[in-house]
Amino acid sequence: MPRRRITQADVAAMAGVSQATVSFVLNDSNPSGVRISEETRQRVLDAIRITGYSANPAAQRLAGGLTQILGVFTYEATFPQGGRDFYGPFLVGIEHAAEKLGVDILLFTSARVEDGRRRLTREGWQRLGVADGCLLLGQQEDRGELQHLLDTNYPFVFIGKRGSDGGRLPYVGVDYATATSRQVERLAALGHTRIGYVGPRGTDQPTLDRVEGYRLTMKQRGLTARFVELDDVAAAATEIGDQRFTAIVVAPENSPEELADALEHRGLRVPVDVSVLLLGQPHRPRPGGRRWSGFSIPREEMGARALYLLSRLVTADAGQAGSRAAAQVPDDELRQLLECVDVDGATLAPCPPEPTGSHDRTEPA
Amino acid sequence: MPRRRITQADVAAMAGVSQATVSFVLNDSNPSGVRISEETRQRVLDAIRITGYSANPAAQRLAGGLTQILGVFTYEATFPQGGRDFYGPFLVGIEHAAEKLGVDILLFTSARVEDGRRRLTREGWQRLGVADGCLLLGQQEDRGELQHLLDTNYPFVFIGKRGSDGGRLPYVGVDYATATSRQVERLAALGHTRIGYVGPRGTDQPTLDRVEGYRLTMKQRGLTARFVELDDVAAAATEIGDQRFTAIVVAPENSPEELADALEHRGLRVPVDVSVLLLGQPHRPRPGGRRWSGFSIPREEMGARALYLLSRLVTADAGQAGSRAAAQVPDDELRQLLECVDVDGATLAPCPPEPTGSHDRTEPA
DNA sequence: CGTCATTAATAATGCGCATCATCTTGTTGA
DNA sequence: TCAACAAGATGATGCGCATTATTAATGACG
Repeated sequence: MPRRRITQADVAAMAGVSQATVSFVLNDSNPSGVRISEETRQRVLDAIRITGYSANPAAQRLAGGLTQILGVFTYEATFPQGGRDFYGPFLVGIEHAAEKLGVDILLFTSARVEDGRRRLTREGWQRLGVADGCLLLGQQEDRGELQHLLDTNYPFVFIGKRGSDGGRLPYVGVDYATATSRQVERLAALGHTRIGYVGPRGTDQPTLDRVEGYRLTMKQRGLTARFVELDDVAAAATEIGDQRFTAIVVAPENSPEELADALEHRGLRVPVDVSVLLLGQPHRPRPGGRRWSGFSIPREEMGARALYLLSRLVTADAGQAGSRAAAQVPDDELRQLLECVDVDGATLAPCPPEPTGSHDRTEPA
Repeated sequence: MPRRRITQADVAAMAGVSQATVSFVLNDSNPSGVRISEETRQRVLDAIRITGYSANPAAQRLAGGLTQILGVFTYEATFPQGGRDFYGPFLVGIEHAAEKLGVDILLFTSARVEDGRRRLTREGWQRLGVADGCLLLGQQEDRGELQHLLDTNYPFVFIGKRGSDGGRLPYVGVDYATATSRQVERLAALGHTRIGYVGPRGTDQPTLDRVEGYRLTMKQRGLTARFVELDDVAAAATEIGDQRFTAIVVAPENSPEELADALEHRGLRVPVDVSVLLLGQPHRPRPGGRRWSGFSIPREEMGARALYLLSRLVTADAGQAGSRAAAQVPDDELRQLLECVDVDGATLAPCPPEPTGSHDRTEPA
């Protein structure tokens, strides 16, 4: 026989007070001038300790309280090919933070994937309600859904910089622009001048920032920015050869291993002939693959920071209900940009000496 | 202003019926002789479709219903060193299954880690309540907590075989014994006779099964089973050399890379001098490390199967409340043992010819 | 024509908690 | 002596839903 769980009423009975009193002690505050004497307060606390009482989250939530559950919603299918390479590190950080905060994590896996991305349907939206707030991962968020979140004043935090959307969304992102800029500097310091950018064109924030960082630094250095699309690896390798790049910076979305293979296949050794700096880690590292130079994204820290931020928003919201939670938190905390760290791998080498004619040098400043 | 969420009452109003009727239609059943005409049924369904109603999980749960949330509880700290290598694959499988089932996953990260393992304190236990059921990962489960789960008839499924605990616990595990046995056969087929077992002694199920598989097969082959403790890598390497093993089967808990390094350092080349078969994948693969031969554990499938099983238990439980859920599900489904798949890596080679004296051959049958 | 099943739906209740409106009991000031 | 007031605590209410008890309507049958 499943013995009934302990409720506030039980605690109240033991302490010789009313259920309401127990509730007040627990949320130790006086929402409307209610006060509890230190004596009864202790009595209640003792009763709680003895009975081992712990609140029922469902009931708490239903009554408008907080559940200490924070949600994680991922746009895009979380595991495209069964490799948890991309979202995994974020989750690691998230869970660490969750443990520190003493909250549980709710993964919204119930939302079916349509057209390769998850949707926040009305159905799904309602389910967010169990959680006090929600982390949003992925690029392909939907305007409508977003608006709904804002309208209902539901606490949320994006993982990944959000620039275009009015610039007022809470997020924890990384500074792709600066990091990319640094890679160009690293190459330039080793004598490279013909530095190409290889990667998919896109309007997502990471791509925009990487491109901007690349373009800007190349310009500052008086070098010509050149871009190579990265949909067909073989074609890209050919173009890299044709352009006589001695170095490339590569967006890690499409497997850089394949690109390197294609380059080697074409007679271009990495890094002897062509240095390759990765603008982030490979999404799906090949076992026994190369140790890439470039920079790495502090994904764990992003996850952790995002959760801390979300937690702050939730409590700020609860503290001063009615007004936007965001209003309670200072701007520099609401939108955080973390630094990437450079990685010394095995794919960076000094610029090779020019083969014959020197007319293929890049133009000077 | 946060517009109120749509409730059953709203739907009821639109359909011109009572809230109760809506509830009945949704749980389309008649718990106590209640019946709804097809006509009103349709009217309610239409209203639901129009309003986009979706149940509030918290309220559902409070009222004794199901939330479509399944929990995951991990004993042991989930991420000992920041590498999600061990639990990650399980979660991948779990999430895939969750997506298929249309349920959300609740990670119980709120339970603090004490003595290197998570505890299901009363506090934590109460929080399980939000989920309809729970997956349990890890070896170090606590008898008391387990008993509590059984007492309260809470649906749960272990990931990993459970033998000692009465043998009546629902689990999804892998057949370590058979898989280990196969590895010995592989080595024997290549002429190895001096085959050692290297790994920590322990009473956990995986170790027991591995040892049993090894011991049994060695005996069948007429070979002598020899065990090497694996706490100090250097010492283990020395002993492996002293014992003149030409092959070892190694439990993957402690980094096999270090062991291989120690062997090489001692002049024993892998696999030329010593073949190494891993009884599972390395928990923390070194980037650019070896491709280990041995077998691999279908962790994703384990996760997925476990969640499917849990889902079955939950629904079986709801269907016939009062009696144990387990009673509703046939035994072969309640306790599943999956097969490991052999891995062809680079650490398996034929038995090397004997150096000089032949008296170090293992004794025959 | 009245009684009793049968069907179809509703009212009422409680899950466990947070919160507001009230109530009781001292204490103070005039 | 009595109003005025504060401190300390309680009763009542509702969150949204599942479920039981109950009512209303309809037909069957003697």
